[in-house]
Amino acid sequence: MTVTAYSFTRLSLRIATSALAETVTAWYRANARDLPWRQPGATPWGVLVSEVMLQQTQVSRVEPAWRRWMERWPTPADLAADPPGEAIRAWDRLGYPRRALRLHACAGAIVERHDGEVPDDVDALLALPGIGMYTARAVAAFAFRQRHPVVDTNVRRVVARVVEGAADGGAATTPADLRAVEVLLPVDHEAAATASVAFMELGAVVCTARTPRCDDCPLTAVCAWRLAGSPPSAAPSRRIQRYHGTDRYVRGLIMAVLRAADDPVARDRLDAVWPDAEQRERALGGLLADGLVRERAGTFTLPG
DNA sequence: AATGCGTGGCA
DNA sequence: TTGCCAAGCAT
Repeated sequence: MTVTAYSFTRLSLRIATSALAETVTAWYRANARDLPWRQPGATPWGVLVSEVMLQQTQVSRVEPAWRRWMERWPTPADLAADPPGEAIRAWDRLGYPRRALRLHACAGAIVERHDGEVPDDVDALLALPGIGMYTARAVAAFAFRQRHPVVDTNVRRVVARVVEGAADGGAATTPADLRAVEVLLPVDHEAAATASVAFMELGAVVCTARTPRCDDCPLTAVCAWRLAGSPPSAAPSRRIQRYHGTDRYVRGLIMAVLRAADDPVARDRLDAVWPDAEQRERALGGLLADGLVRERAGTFTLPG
């Protein structure tokens, strides 16, 4: 291939991919859900809190919890000033309560390292408790309007279908995923940030995992998966872990008791949640090791 | 890199 | 009803 032809191909690619982002952004402007952390007045802290709550938890369940949380702890310093157990209690039934513990630790780290202000660069965000590759980039893009590939399960699925013609994306984000998304982003930072949330929104409400609404999709005419006849997933479905009766389930039972309690809880009240003593001990031991539960004189509480 | 980690909604 | 899946992270 000559240099000229190569350059031409690259240019065409750039034009095609840029049109993709523009199309999805236009769709987003007309169809975006009105979520409180997307409001102009939302603070970087509010965006960070929303992203942590949204880790593996649906928007419909997060929204009321987020409103209550932000009213009670409008800044990182407010949260850091309260005991971690209060964060766990306020987390209520969002699931994965270690996220609440880490969010509390995150608030403390922001106060200590960053003078109470959410940092605006990806590396500083990545160094905070509970903030990983996805959340760091999401905060940098959505709160600070920077240009970063923001790749979650929705974006992996959209790119897999539209660009690669596959039924679904990989289980976890790889460096290759970041590069694949980076080339789709507009050069302008503000436009890139909006395109990022637009790709996510498309995956969340149209290009869904089980029953995609292709008739409502702005990319249906150019979607490689659609054009290939929407072939089924090639990969074996990942093993789904059952829930009822697992250690995780028993941990949930114990945490529900402790969240509801105003005073230290005696062991026999925890023993009542589940008949299998061995499994109970394993679950309680895990919670103690995780710092989600404290023991004092044979009684149990959330961490003070 | 595979695994453990809550809870609920929906088809 | 039951199984899948949901804006992941840490180890």
